[in-house]
Amino acid sequence: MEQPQRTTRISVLLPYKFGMVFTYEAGAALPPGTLVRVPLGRRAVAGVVWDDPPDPDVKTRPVTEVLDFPAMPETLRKFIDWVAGYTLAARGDVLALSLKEKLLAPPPKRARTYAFGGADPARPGPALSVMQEEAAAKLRADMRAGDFSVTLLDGVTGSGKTEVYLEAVAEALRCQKQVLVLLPEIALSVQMLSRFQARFGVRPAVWHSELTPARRRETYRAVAEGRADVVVGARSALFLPFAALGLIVVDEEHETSFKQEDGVIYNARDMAVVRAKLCAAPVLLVSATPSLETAENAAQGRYKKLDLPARHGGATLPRVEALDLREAPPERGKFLSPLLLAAMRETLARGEQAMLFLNRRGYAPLTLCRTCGHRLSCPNCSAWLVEHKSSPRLSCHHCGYTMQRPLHCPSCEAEGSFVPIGPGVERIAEEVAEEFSGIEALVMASDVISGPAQAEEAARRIAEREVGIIIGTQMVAKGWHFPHLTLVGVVDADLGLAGGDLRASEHTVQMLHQVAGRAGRAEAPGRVLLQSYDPSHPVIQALLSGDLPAFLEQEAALRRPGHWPPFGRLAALIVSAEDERLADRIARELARTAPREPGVEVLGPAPAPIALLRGRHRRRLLLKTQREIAVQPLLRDWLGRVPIPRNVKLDVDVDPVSFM
DNA sequence: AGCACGCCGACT
DNA sequence: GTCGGCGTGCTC
Repeated sequence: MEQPQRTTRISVLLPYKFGMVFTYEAGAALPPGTLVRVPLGRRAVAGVVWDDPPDPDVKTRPVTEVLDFPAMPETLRKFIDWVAGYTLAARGDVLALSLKEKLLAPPPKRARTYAFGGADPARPGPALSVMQEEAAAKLRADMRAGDFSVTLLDGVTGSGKTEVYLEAVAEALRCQKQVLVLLPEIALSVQMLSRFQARFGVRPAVWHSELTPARRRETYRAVAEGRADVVVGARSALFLPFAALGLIVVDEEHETSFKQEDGVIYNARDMAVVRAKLCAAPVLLVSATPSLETAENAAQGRYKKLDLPARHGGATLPRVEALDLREAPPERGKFLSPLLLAAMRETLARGEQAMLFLNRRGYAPLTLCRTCGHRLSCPNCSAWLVEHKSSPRLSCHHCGYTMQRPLHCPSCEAEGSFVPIGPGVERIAEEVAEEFSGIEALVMASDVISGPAQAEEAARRIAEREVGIIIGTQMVAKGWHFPHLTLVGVVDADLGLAGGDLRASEHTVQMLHQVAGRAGRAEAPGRVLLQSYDPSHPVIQALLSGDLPAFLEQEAALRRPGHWPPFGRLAALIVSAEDERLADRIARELARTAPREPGVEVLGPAPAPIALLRGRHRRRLLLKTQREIAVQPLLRDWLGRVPIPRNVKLDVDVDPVSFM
């Protein structure tokens, strides 16, 4: 006898740009979180059974297959919904951060399985100082409480913060929980992984953009099946489908690289707090230079705070001095003051190493025709072309446009009239080669050192003293431990202070403090020289005194009255179009229809600081609200009123970090 | 995201 | 006359 086919409707979220779920027909009830393959148009795609009630009316097609993969935990589904709501991204786009079709392929029969598990918390850790042990004990207690909490672990560079948070990791492992350690991209160094290995006997699982597809698939499955107990990763690891996540550590929490700037725009540091809350797990924010946001949350008692005020193992903090370039200028056409050169000579004579920091890639940031003053700029972006000597070309750092250095000036036809203006690390390397013949120098910048393998090789050459002088961009600022490095020279401490960025001062202090922290991490004391034309600037003064809390309080005093973050909320709207007048028109239309209510302010439109990017003209508006007013409902209402033509792009950045 | 449909330029 | 450019629209 024919039984009527019993089917159930289910909602499925697909990892594509859709904001809504799709309704399908399933033979049996499939619980939310189940991974399925479903028909979409003429293809079949992977998706996740979602919690939304299915639409009873829409026409449906049957689920193709139920995938052999652990269900997505409810905490992750809630997290995805939350992030979409907060960032105003489509839920499907957020799901795509957690789930990619490619990651679900079953491992081949003879696949190599990597040892992701087996971290042993019982191995003896290093001897901790009294202060370290006190902090570690508090973290262990929080871990055992098995509840949500946020702790700022604030310790000077070299104070042994990593050893302390590894004790929290150990406690999580004892509780049979998985641990996620988020690092700024560049800090995923072999050095860092070795410290985990030393403590727990095995390498942690790693997650970043350069994994091979096979390794990526296997890691993903190991995380979902709970076989990977510790994952060290870049911000994208926050969306991994942990089976039993019990602790999140955000190391260098102030780092701006936690901010994802395209696609779904989110701040992994802030979202880590949300994910921990949904998992009822502790989260640790770790930094020697906490962001004002985090410092303020700690000051208000929203976050706990643990301090490690002294360097570990007898090392002292480096002595920081300003070098007034008005009093001791470099030779004409050079960039290193005689005083800095002298300090470098003394350092090298003692058999120690020196580092020069300049956060600028290439040879020269600007090329000028000395006949007519024409400046070589990018045809697609409002930016100068940067000269590079390593590969002899001019290139745009925003869109990748490159060209040969032209023989004739395109404006006045003068021949051989171009002069490089200002230094990049390559030009500093040239100056170093002239001043220190016979001393090996190494340039560390993202275009020379691409990927962990080359970074590791550079670190090895430094550790084994094959090089005497290191010249680097911000790549050298964080995470490295170079025991023979005792002198750090900051070539241009004023760089980064110009421009109207809200956080310019804060970010400069954080970066230069981190760079300074590279000096004197072992027994020999460190020295830091800041070349500046304005040594009385509060940023330079903060670095000289080392009193970062006082600096943050000054910053807070500047931001509090105007309700600037963290004392208010911001969302940036970027309108872009190939047609400049169209971008203008839509931006003005947005301004005209902007919300008008107490505690809410709309600034702009104004040309974005990079007004032309990749051939698109950009206009910015800024929505600013008092802290107790959420920006999302305002934005949803506002953007719903303004039709955006297809050839115009509107990007919404909630809590913008960069103002480019 | 894909994949089709649909209306305008250079070719077997 | 067709092949094919990618703008626009839809997918439960």
